[in-house]
Amino acid sequence: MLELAILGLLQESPMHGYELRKELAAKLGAIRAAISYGSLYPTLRRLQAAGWITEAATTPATAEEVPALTSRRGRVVYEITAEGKERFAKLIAQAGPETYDDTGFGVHFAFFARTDQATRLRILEGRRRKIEERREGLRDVLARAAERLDAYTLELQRHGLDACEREVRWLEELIANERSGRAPTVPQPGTAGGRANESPPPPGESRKERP
Amino acid sequence: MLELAILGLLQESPMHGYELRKELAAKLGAIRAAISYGSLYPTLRRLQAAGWITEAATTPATAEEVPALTSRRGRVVYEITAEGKERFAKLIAQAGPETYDDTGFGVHFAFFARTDQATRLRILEGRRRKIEERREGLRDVLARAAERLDAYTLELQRHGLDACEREVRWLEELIANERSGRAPTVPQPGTAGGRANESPPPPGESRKERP
DNA sequence: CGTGCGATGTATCGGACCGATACATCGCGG
DNA sequence: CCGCGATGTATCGGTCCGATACATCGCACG
Repeated sequence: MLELAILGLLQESPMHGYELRKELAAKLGAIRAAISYGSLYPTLRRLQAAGWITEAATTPATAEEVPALTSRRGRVVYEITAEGKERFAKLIAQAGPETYDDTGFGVHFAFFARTDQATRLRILEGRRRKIEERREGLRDVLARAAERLDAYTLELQRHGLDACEREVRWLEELIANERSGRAPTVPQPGTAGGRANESPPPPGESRKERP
Repeated sequence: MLELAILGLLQESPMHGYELRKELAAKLGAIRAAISYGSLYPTLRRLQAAGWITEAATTPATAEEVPALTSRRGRVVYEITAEGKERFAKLIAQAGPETYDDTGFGVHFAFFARTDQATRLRILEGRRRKIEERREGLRDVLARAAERLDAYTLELQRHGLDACEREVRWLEELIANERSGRAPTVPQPGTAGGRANESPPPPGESRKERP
């Protein structure tokens, strides 16, 4: 998940770790707290080792002049490579079970602007299915095991059930919008102010058959 | 968190791993999926090593008769010890920062029936504060960085903001109920008399006092 | 009658991610 | 000029997950 998020963000512009964390927090603030450095830096190293991102020099060419000043360790800016973009496209298009849990869905959704419509639809429907299952589970508990549970536990289930129903409705709306070919829920018509977003993978390209 | 949940459940009745997982899923279904065995069994071992739970024999005393039949490894029933109950009481009463995140709050809330009113109030207010902060963060992003984000990301933030506002309202209700001394939100009239105030083990269950 | 299959049940392993911590630099106000 | 908060990189131990393996039990179906 982290890998996907980093690749996605670096596609917008090169960044260093600290910045990445902030942007991540802004983009995913709705679904999870800020990422920990204990995850971020090792992941960056892993991505670099895999060749999906590279370091970009901060100081211009004449950096040799002052390299030995208390071992100046400036910030390290990373940028995505061509292989990294391929990797991102692959990750964003293939949907495993983890694509539909809270965090996984949130990350995928946050990059829907870079996802083709068919995949968007598939993910939204998968998520809806998952939430419907959770909802049914909660209904079962409330209907069948209510007398075994105390009032607080029941209240917790009710609140959870409510959240499920609400999310299903939200997803229904998004799915309807996708099917009608319109932009997200945003009520304004097309021609969003300035440049909206380019959709790098327009529908109908690099189709990977499933094994 | 898992430790707290296990201790809490075993306080209701002795159980083996599989059962524990199911009860956990029923009690916490609103906030998280079923616990993984990869967490459960190591944690059980840890709790046992610490002396907070012990094994209870399944087969009655004459188990020596058939011990060597393909190394019959029956299910292992655990029960909580007196030290375990102390440990639970300590964990449930002290509130660290992790008490207010989604999972931590959910687990604490699920055991509110075993928590005294002052602690309940403290946890509810801490949770409210945390959600309010998240809400403000989302509002900031929506107000200040809206033009930097695509329509899908914005929609995600809106949905998250909505969920925050709803949860704050829910918490307000619960807090008001706590302050008024009434039982949770449950709308049923209190036929059980007015002493719902601070009786950690509510009436009608858990008859097992110390042997 | 047996046989296969889904539910029950215990267990381990590698990996993802977190929280605490450490340490260095920079800009700015007192 | 000194301290202090923001910026910035990095590691370590611990918690929890997902996949996997393996054994038993009850029962439906041929």
